[in-house]
Amino acid sequence: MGRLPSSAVQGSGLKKGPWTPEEDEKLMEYVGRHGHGSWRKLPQLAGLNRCGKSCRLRWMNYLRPDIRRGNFSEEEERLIVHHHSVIGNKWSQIAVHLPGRTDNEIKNFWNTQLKKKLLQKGIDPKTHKPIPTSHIDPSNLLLSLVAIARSLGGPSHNNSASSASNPLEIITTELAKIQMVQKLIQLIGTNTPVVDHGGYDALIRRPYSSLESQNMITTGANYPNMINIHLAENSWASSGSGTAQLPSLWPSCSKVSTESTPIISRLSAEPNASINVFEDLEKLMEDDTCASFLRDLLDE
DNA sequence: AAAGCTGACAACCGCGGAATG
DNA sequence: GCATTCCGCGGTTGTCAGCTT
Repeated sequence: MGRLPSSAVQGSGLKKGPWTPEEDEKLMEYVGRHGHGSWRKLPQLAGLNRCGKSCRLRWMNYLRPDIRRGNFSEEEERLIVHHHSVIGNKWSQIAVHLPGRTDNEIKNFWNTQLKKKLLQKGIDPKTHKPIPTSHIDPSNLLLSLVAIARSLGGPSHNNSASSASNPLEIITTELAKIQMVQKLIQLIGTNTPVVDHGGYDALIRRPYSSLESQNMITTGANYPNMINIHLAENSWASSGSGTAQLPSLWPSCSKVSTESTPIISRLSAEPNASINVFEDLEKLMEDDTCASFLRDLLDE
């Protein structure tokens, strides 16, 4: 791991690149005895041929005794997403809320995993809101669709939703999948059919209220990221008029729309329709206009 | 078995702000 | 009030390990 393979010595004569066990030992012993004091003076005092900055980084991110290593728990994930939704990329501030985790570790975890998870759920990791259809990035969409296709694979349908432990997460994931498929359809299409959005509102509200009635959630604070994202922050999910102002996610391809109308009808009528929406996707595959494109994507 | 690809993460870099003279 | 030094932060990069082809 790490950077330059070398014992790379540049103009300053200071060593760069990965730390050796011997260097770690020197640093740990010095800080253990004297504390770090001035980082700038530390390397000389500790007998290290490194810059103070490098020593500080090594200590803070790796050698500190209170560092907690290993995978992030679901609770930690939730905390990160929540705090990120509030304060953005302030990793050091987020790290304050996760004892034993470093800002660098959280940042890496965010960049390599959490961002992707949110994107797969159709949530913009920057704004923590559903990605507006008008801002669809085709490359992200393709990635998401590939992920969805993979999640559908296998005889047991062992997808991310069914493996989630949090019922709210299952719902959110399923809804996001629906959104993604709809976005795809929109990308393909050219016309805009008239569609009733009320059913989507019902769909998105019903699971939460049923969860609330089961005392699985009592306030948004228990699941701040999910609740805030889907109920509090979004006008389309909590429209004052009673009809959700859903972004234009519904099919716009005229050929497809005739095929996909049943999906919409079912979403409106059946609270559990989201679970079966991919059966309808299969029907879409029968449509000549879209089939080849969809197949290309899903066969990826 | 080898080559290529991807994900994870340690470490570096540059900048901004606080502290100090 | 200004200049300099130092620290801490966030963004980015390079390398390795594991996976896929």
